[in-house]
Amino acid sequence: MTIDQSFFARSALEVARELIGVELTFKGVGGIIVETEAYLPDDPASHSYIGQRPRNMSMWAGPGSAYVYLIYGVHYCLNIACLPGSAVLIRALEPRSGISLMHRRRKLKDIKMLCSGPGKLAQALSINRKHDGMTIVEKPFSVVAPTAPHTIITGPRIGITKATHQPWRFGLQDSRFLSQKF
DNA sequence: CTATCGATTGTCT
DNA sequence: GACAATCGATAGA
Repeated sequence: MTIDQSFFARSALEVARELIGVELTFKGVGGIIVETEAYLPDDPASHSYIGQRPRNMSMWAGPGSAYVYLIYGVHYCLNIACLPGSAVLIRALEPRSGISLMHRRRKLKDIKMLCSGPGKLAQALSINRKHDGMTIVEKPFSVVAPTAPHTIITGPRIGITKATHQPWRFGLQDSRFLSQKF
């Protein structure tokens, strides 16, 4: 069923694990979350580590708030805020809804290339800085809990230079839509 | 399959 | 002026 705000009022570590298998859509376009990463308070790799700034204030904006930022001047990444100063980075989706629209936005044929990375899925769902601060638990977003059981795998986070040993990346076992192998 | 590299801009030193 | 929670193209094994 539909997930509510209280789901996100917990440690990002717990939320990141439980978001695997959840269906996320934006304006009817999206799919099943197959990869996440947790970023905690007092975590040197987290954008919250330096304290509140205009860019990262959504990490303190309340459970379920979207934190969207621009990376490498090129791509947007979507996070969901949990307890203050923490968030879960949505790293990959298995496309389910609005697939033809995603193909048009991504300009790629291969369905595996649509949402298999944080920058890719932001482009496929057309998410950018305008959506920073919006709550994920209301329209035009929707978040729906899994129905079938699944197995979750963990590993070190990707693309960071600090706290790289922490196993705070989560994935759906055997998914074809991960951004990289675990 | 892995390795390397350029793109492009907001934010911080 | 440096650098970043990335991607896609390309070269080589």
